[in-house]
Amino acid sequence: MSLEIGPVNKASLSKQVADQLQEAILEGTLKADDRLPTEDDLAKRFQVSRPTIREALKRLAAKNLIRSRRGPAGGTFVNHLGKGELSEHLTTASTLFVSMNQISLTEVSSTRLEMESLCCQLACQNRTPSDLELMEAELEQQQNRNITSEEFCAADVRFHRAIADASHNRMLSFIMYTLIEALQPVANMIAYRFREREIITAQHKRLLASIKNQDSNLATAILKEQIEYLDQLHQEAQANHQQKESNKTVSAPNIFGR
Amino acid sequence: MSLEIGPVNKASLSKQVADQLQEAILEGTLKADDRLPTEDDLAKRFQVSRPTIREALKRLAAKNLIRSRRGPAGGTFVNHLGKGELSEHLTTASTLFVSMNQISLTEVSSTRLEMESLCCQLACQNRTPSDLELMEAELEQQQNRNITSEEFCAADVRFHRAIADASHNRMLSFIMYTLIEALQPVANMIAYRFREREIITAQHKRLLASIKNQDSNLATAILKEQIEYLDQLHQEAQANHQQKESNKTVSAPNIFGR
DNA sequence: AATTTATATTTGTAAGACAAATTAACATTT
DNA sequence: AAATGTTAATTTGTCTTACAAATATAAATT
Repeated sequence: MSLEIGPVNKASLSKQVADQLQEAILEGTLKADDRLPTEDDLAKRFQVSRPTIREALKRLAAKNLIRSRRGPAGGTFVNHLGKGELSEHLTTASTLFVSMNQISLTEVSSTRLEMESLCCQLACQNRTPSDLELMEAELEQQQNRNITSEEFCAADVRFHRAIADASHNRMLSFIMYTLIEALQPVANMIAYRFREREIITAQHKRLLASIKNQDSNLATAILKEQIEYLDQLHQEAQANHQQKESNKTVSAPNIFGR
Repeated sequence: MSLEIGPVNKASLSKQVADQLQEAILEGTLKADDRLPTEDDLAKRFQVSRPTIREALKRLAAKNLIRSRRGPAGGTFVNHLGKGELSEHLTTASTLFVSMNQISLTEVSSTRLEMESLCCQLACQNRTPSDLELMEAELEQQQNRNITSEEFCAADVRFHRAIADASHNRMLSFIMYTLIEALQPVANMIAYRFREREIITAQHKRLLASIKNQDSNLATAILKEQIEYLDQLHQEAQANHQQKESNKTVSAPNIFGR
């Protein structure tokens, strides 16, 4: 006669389904590039309706855990999550954190300085020839005066990522990917003039040399120089931007206006 | 005669809606605890069906950006995202990263050591009296022999979070929250014996004193001692666990079996 | 043989209905 | 009059059914 109802499953069905699927992915039952059953199939297996399954899948899609394609050979597949994809995901979270807690980019920048210094020290110890080659390649890209500023910024990101990777501490470089990405808006704002590009490229050149020579003190000093330089440019740019902001008009129609 | 269709919006409707809503939250149009329009209302405003709106909302719910309640005073509300909620979100991502890239917890642990050392240095410089009080309070909790091991672990987490916060670099402490959380499984595994608890508590006591005295060299040394001690315990525990693992049976029915 | 055309499969979107939860107002009883 | 129970309204949660759009495979046609 004991009912054994216990604590009722309060979570919504779609959440329960999403959690089970995520668990399966995390645990390795579903590996990268595996194809999930079709939505109809999942609905039958979980004994819920297809919209419920879809809501669950959207939850996972928001986390970049799965991708979907239509058609006969389509379906839903498990994503292979490398540092890139996951840190992209992390970046949106830290962007949120920055915007909602009103942390200045300067504060983020100081964190980056500390952590990237750490990377540099480790990189000086652990860098391999192939690490150095990668950094050389990006450096050459940056020396080309014909690339757009977007391309320059992308090469800049890859250069700093290469430093992080050269630390050969995967967790650390994972976190660094996020910080580098989080500060891209700053880099985009300021890397449009040739003179600044040249300064940055020259710094990279010296930085690479010092890592090559395993001179970690010099490396961290150059890094500090660069980040402080960027901060300074950023503050100037922000001052200009403030003025433009004052007489700007609303561009997109507001969905939530009355 | 120019059609101007341009690149067709290839993203699904639910994704577009989700992106617009997220943008509104990020930008500040929708503030914390604001209530969104009802789903029917949103469907009308965005000119899509309610299931589409719901899929969009689930995407945001997966990111912990919103919460929903049923009923007349219910609806969908914007979450206030503090360090806690966001780092919880980050933790699942880094857990994924750890599990999918086969990074050993030892490697994560070494990253934590480096970063927490940095926190300690900054904490020695910047700690305020209220920071120290917080750490004292957690330390007293840990000295109580009557608490469960879960409570002990929780107090341990709060102690280390307090160190991170004492650095007064919010971005750094944000990242540290994630790392501390990511290593909780290890802590849970080993903090069940009184003897180990006492050793850890004693280390915390010395750590707190050195931060109080602003002796950053001593602080980082003690921290290193603790983390290496934990690593050692973890390796022993893992060796034991390997044996148990071999004769374990599948607990949950596999949804994806044939 | 190459190209085009059907066709089947699968996700994406829509509409309508009902269930469940929860609040607010109202009625009832003490 | 106050406490309590009841009802009604509102909102999210879920289900059902249907159709649209994309796309790979197989068939048909040139």
